[in-house]
Amino acid sequence: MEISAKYNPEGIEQKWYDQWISNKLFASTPDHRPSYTVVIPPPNVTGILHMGHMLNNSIQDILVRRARMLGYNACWVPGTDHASIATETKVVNKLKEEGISKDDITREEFLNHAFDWKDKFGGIILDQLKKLGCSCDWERTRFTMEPDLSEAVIDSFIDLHKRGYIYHGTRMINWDPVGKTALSDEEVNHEEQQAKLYYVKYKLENSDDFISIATTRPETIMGDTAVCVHPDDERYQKLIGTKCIVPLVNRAVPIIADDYIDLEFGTGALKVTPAHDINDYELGKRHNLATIDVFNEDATISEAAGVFVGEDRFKARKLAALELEKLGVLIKTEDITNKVGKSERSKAVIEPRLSAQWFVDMKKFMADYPEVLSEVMDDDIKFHPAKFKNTYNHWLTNIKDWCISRQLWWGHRIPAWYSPTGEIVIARTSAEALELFEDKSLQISDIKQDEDVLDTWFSSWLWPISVFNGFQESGKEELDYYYPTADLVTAPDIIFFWVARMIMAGHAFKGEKPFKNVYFTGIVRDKERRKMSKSLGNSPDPIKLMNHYGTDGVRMGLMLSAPAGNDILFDESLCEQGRNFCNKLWNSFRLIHGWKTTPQRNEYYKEYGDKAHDWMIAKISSVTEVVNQHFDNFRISDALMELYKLTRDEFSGWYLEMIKPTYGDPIPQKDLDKSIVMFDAILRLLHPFMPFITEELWQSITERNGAFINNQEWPSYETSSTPINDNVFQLISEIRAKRNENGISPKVSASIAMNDSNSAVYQSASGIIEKLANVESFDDEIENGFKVLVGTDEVNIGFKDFVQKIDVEAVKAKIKRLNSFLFGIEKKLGNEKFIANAKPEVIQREEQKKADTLSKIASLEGQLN
RNA sequence: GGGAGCUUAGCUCAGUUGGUUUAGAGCAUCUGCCUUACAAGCAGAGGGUCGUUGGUUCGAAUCCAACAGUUCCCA
Repeated sequence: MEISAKYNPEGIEQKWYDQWISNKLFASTPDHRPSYTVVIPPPNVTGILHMGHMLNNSIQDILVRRARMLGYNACWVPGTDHASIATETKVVNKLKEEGISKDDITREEFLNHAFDWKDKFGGIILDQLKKLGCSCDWERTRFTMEPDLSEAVIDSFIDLHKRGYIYHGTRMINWDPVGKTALSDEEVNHEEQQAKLYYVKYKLENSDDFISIATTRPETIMGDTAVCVHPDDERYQKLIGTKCIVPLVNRAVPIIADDYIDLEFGTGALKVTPAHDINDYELGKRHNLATIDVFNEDATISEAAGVFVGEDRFKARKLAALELEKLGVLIKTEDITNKVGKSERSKAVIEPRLSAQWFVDMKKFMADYPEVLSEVMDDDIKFHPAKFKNTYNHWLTNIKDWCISRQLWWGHRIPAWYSPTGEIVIARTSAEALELFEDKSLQISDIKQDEDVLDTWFSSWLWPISVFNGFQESGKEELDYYYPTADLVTAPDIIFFWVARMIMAGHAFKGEKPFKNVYFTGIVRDKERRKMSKSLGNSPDPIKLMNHYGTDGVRMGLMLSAPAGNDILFDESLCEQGRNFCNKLWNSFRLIHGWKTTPQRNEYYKEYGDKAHDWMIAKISSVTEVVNQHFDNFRISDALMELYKLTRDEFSGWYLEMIKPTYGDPIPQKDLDKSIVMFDAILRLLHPFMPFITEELWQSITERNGAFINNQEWPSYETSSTPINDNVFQLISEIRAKRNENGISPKVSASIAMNDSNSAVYQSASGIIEKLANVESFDDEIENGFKVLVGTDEVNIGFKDFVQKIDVEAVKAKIKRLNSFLFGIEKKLGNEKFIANAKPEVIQREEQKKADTLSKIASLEGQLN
């Protein structure tokens, strides 16, 4: 059958994926083999595939497929995350479009809508991962809100509470006034913005004098309960202990002193609003100040403020400034840049807010589980690249308590129950709760469950355990086999959200680390280093890319540009390079496949066939070794580049040319068989990177009877010397170069001559040189030939009717350069301290360099005479 | 404001303990080829005083210091 000259992935990808699945190639159950486990970073259940997922999951697939070939029982567990706040936001917006407000429906109604949404969009991303070729064990697909995993979340909450790590308390938290929920510190991003600094006069009590303060937030003036200065500030010494009048509300507040104050900023006097700033809150606690909350939960001005009630906070800021000006107490405004915290999800400006929430006591936790830090610092869990150890260390040593309650409905509802008197108990069910209350007269109808749900990450931190049902008795056996997992592949922006917390959960619930390696991928940007975003329109649609370039081409394009930890600058031309490479591979098969065979080996194959095969084996061997090392260091793009060069340059460029029969002639069966062995090894090495084309070609070589390439062995390597000297290839290149430089057609055959002393190396491969460089004879002497240096060997190349015109100036320039190089070596060798201090092999190397240089110079000088 | 990292060819990056590197790769560029597997290809070529300055050393892209530029994290 005729094979197309171009690789056409259409049809091929789906065909093999279906077969892999129907043959349960990716299914794993515990057995005698060592396990190799990867848990997928669960994408948002309603998310769709973007370039970050493409990168991340391609890497995981490469690792998993290779592990399978290395003989591990590879298990890649897929699944999705309910993504509490992200999904709830989407559902709220969708309902809004339908004219339904979340405030008007019940929790149950809302959850029905949310589950409808999840059923409609949930799992799209998993199908997209199949298109990418991901070799997940799909029968193990989990979802963080399914019953078993929910039970694990609730149990772990109860457990941690029992052990004193979870507490309920009123603290200053990050409040998202749009999502109307608390957020953890990690969900807040600080962004620089232009702002105004307002200088405002506060009248002193019983005096006509003023004290001036500077603030960026005049709308919170109504909540001021003090003015604070530095105790050493000479300007304000006399005022400490007196009172001043807060404008707009005319409240007398004390002037206090605290060395928290920055003498340089503004006027050196600070208005203190304990309800609306974390530092002011701390000041308030130290100085026993009142707390006046002037905001509602949507950050409109509250009744407590007394003025501007009901106005939005940003409008209130303008109104307050106007009013202050009208009162004549606004001295001036100044443009400054400051940083404001914004919600990662809703982008709303965060308000610090005093509120009752659930927290994990991280200080206590870290005191009890110091290995969470030390294990990473000691490389028990290895971070790739290692620079993230610093980030990790810094975060953990300054860790704050983790606010885990969210004022949302989509998520795991907190198992806390309240009695009418405010007693709180923690229990799975209302019935269990009832037994725990001290007041035994309470009825089920008297108690109420906490309305809030848990932070999404409070479920995903259990992922490496919970996907195996590790919290249930039924999962113990699997957990023992698959846990700890091998490698985690994830983006660096969730190092705190997820990576650190999985390590915590691993220790808290399993007493062991969750994984051995963490590979942090880069962030995918466009070629101008801009982040990919919807609004910029610079994010390609992965599905379209795969359709256009073939999945293997896209995977390869991504991997060629993805060194660990560096951002990857994605450019579609990389996919083109990937596609072209697929084509190269395709055509090398086409070549081999097209050969007719003969049982007889002619003179050429007798003499050179085995040399070529052994040379190729040695190349594959040494590249395999290097590739393995790259994998050990998670240098996946380097591994791919090695294989790219092996395939294109060594295999296609040199080896196939060496063993290719003359046009129309058959190839000896033995040599064809050998070439297929080589091709097979290359396909296996490439398979993790480009699963589809390698399967297609591997299956095309011969009938496989239901076997698949991913179940074949990863090539092993042995060090062997190559039977063909590198100088042979260099000589061939020199002959081609001379043709190129002088416009001599490849069809004009050449003859070569060289010194007897070095000719053996070339003589032993003379047939190969003749074949690849169109050389017709090895002569003793050639007149008017082109003299070239191969290493230090002088070779004379002759082409019929072509005479080398020696470029005297160029040769002289070369000699000059070599002489100055020689001068440097001689200087070094003449230096007594160098001879005394350098290692003998270093000195020997210099001696060798000197000898080589001298012989090169002699040869060039010979050309001038 | 605190911390970490980075700076090597036009671009993206390698360069492990200082000496086989008179600095490498891929892409891009240039030249010549539709040669019989592949023009989605082949054969060649050019291109960097390793951010700057100073120091340590027989020897520095590599170690140290300062400076400049840049990125990220935290507050």
